[in-house]
Amino acid sequence: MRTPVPRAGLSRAAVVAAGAELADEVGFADLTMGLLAARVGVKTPSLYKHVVSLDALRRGIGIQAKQELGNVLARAAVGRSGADAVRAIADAHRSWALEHPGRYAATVRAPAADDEEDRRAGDEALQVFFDVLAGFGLRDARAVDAARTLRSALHGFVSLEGAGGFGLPRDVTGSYRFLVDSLVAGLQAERPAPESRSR
Amino acid sequence: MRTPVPRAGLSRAAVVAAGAELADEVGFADLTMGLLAARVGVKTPSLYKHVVSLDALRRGIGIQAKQELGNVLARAAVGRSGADAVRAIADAHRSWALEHPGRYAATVRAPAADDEEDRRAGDEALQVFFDVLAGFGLRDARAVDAARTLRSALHGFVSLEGAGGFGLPRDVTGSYRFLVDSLVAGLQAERPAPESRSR
DNA sequence: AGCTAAAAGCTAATGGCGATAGCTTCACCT
DNA sequence: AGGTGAAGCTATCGCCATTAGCTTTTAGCT
Repeated sequence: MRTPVPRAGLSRAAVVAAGAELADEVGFADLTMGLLAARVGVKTPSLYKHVVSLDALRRGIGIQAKQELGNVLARAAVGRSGADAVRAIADAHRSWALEHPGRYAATVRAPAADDEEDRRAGDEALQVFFDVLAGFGLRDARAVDAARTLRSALHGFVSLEGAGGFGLPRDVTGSYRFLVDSLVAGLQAERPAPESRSR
Repeated sequence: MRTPVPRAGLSRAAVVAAGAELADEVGFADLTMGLLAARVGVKTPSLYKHVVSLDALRRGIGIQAKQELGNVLARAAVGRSGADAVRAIADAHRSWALEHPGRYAATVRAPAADDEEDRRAGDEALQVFFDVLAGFGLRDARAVDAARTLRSALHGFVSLEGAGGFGLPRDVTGSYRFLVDSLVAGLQAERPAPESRSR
């Protein structure tokens, strides 16, 4: 078997990485093969030697972005627990999403039903939510509910903020703090058991 | 000044309404002038007699959808208050979003900076959130925070659910109930002064 | 009833984008 | 020195948004 690596410069990983950067600048939805080709110094059709389609490029960016976000969240939670950890990953989540709008949009892309690699990237990022919520004493179905709740709230906020969905007045960071505090208080509150079985 | 209304059938409103229906079927992002033209029984260029561009069509669908959603939420809250009202609009919000995915995506579109009509449609829908939260004794900036919090959480959940962002197991309706209950508990909880410091 | 202005529709055409086919060039290995 | 295969390029196709310019229809006036 040969190991031919003709020309220099490009590779699938390099194209995807450049695509992620470009998506942050022009928006994930407005990313085009032509724009990316110009960025990496090639003509449009040449990109197809590295990625099979625009959709495959988006998938690659999505997987990379899910991994990056997962790492960022994990780092933020190191050495913290309980409400403190929730606040830490909430802040990290919002900062990263605002700094990397294109990548963030890519993380929301749902994997195809049979796409193991993509699914795993998302699951690993999600695991951080579970780990952080472990300190709240939630089990089984409740833990799933809480992880979905936390993720939904954080995602909804930064998604609306990123889309310019909030009217001007009242500082947005203050509202975000309110959201996180409300959630923490809500998760800590006693509540009737809907349908758990353990205990 | 004459008032000529030649031909029959189409009008700006009819085109926008048909566009909203079609968006629910094919997705807001995948709505094309060609698809809509076929749906209303004309050739593509003829649509431009009624809407100035695809973007203008999207804007029109967005405004219509914001009004519809606002009405749906207001109806759901009639005769209810406090936690009961929050649960009612939360359920109505999710149901409507899942039944009308294209329209729902359109409601998230941020208005252009100088677009009064679009901004007003969004504000009127948002007003329902404020009204419902009035029962929680939140004032001024806190009321803004709470409205953003509630909207973010509801939007985040249905947005992720609609995108297929939740893994299969554990019933999604149960998780939604958990989210709403957590939020209600969090909003009712006592909490420290607004301007704390963290990060 | 007939005339007319303008809206509403159509065909043709342009430019951008994703994608494919097929040719050329270059790096590496023997 | 030559052969191989990846990487790049040009040419081309089809789809979509949009515009130009012609034709058809109809409201409203006389």
